[in-house]
Amino acid sequence: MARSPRLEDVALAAGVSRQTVSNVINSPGIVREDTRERVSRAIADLGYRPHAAARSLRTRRSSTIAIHLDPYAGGISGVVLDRFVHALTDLAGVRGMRVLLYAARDHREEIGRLTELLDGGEADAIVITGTFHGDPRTRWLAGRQTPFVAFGRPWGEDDHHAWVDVDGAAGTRAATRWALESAGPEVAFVGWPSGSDTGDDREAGWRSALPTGDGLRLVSEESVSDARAVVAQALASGTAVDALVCASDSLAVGAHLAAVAAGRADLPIVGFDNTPAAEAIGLSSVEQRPERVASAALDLLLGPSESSGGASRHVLVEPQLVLR
Amino acid sequence: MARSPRLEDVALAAGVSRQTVSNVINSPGIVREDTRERVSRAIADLGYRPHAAARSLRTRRSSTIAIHLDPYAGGISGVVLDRFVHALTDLAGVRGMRVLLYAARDHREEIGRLTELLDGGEADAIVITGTFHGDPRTRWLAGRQTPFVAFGRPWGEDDHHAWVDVDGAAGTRAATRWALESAGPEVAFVGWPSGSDTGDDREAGWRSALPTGDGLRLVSEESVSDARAVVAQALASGTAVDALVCASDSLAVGAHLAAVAAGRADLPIVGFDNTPAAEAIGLSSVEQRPERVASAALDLLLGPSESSGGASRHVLVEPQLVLR
DNA sequence: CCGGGTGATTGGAACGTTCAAGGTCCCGGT
DNA sequence: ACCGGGACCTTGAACGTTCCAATCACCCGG
Repeated sequence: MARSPRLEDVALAAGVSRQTVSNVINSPGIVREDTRERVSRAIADLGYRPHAAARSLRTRRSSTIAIHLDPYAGGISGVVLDRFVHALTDLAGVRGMRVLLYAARDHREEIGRLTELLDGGEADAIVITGTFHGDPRTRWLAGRQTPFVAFGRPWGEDDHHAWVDVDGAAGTRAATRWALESAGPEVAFVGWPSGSDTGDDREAGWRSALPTGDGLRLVSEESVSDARAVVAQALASGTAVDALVCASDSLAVGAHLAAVAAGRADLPIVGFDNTPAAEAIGLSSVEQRPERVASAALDLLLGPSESSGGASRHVLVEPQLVLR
Repeated sequence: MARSPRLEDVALAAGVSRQTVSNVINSPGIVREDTRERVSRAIADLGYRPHAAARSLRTRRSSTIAIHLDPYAGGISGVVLDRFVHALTDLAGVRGMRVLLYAARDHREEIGRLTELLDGGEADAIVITGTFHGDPRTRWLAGRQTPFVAFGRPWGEDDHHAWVDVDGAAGTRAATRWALESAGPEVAFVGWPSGSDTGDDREAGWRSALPTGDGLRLVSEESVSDARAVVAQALASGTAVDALVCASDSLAVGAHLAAVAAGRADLPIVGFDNTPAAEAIGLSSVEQRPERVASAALDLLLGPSESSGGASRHVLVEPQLVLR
């Protein structure tokens, strides 16, 4: 098998110089029409493809976005990130960008990997996920002047960097309103212990939709069995509950099991994340729309599809209530 | 900020030549101890990192494995692939390899992407997933002499390429044996319509474990609601059923809902894939162990961690029954 | 017919690394 | 004293692309 053709080979075949071929590929506008066509034909005939490494060496750009793959949590979530990564790959491809994965167990190791990738010129933009209050990664990336975008808010930090997030409060608010309207006034919330940024945000949404500004709040760890126990106890206690809004689908599944056991199989329950588990059982849930998040993230990273630029440096995606 | 140091800078600092620094990095064995230490110190002092593109240009290797990200199916599955990709990234990192994603909607488009990646030198090995009978990708890759491994059997084709798969039949066999032992002789199977390679394999495992060599077989599309309807009907008909073995967790969830509705909440049900949904509801399931698959795939692709070589070109991973 | 401008094209150099082909030094044997 | 050989190191070239400065072709007005 012959070695794959180079720029030079195409140039020879088309009767022009290397640079002209390069121009046809990278800035077709400056090449005269007939020349361009001749070159294009030669490219097609020879089946020429630019060699990424050579280009990258010269331009000092890799056209690659790196994204961290979180360790598999084993929980019910993960699907959101999965869809996000998929959408990112898809959309990045359209813009001629690649998506490279890296794994790391903790933030220290993550910064090590990032150093390798960035110094080695393997990636020129980064997407980080799961940000939290005082995240060291954002500071580090900003200090390096590396283009990056976070999937997750800075949570109170100075938000000098680009980020995209899902408006969790808006999601639980919509869920709560729907429950108030279709079920009754006593809409309880099943959430995680206070202190988690995301959890507190989702709780705030629920609270803000309540006419009285407050209601029954149940606390559970992120596990089906714990949620089941907590909800079972609440239902047994005789407290009036017309519907449940939950901080996650795991909690919602637990709540559902408790409701069925208590003979209240028709108790309206809304989960969060719209995972396959919620879909399987037929629970309503708040859908995060990861594809929109991915699209927004890319816009922030690369500019809104070749236009604007001074746009806002952050985007809050409105989630969607999926009723079942 | 000064430009990042090159090999030359390190060489100068350590008082040796470029090539010696290169040797310290790539084949430390051939450099004298004291020289090696001096160079290593210089590397650390300057914070030198090799430039991936330059290396790749010269060696014509990219140290990158490309893997296709399936379009998000929306079903209950996907987690297996997710864990597989994660494990692959992790293990590849240990061997100094990167994992690059690409997206494609169909096999035609996939081959187009692969052409780009391979001709452009962006990837030098491929992992394909979800193989099926007469898959065009394997033939194409084999014809190009590209190193690749498939997650999935060739299903009857000549298996001249490397592949790893999970022994589905062994999984359902184990599940069926457990059900026979702990529940009773009437172990039914809930599977997909005949004709799917994977589905037929899982059914064969169930059948092979039955003492009579046959039993009640229910057919359902891959959906919770369909499975629920099918199982509900079977239970209502009065046929004796002591336990259910299912071809997927979706089917198992549907079966579970039907069982609960029929007042048989304690009917033993075993799913397949051990997804979070099964875990959430507390159903037993067959775990695919994607981490092992990833490890085996890498061994086939890169050689078993620097040893052997004439090893078998395919691996069948034994799944594990997870009881709940 | 020439000077000047404009737009298209060219050829050499450079990006940072590894390969291939040497070079230098030292030691032991003759 | 000389030579062969091994261990270690160095030097120039090459990988395929894009940048840069220079050149060429062409047209227009004077």
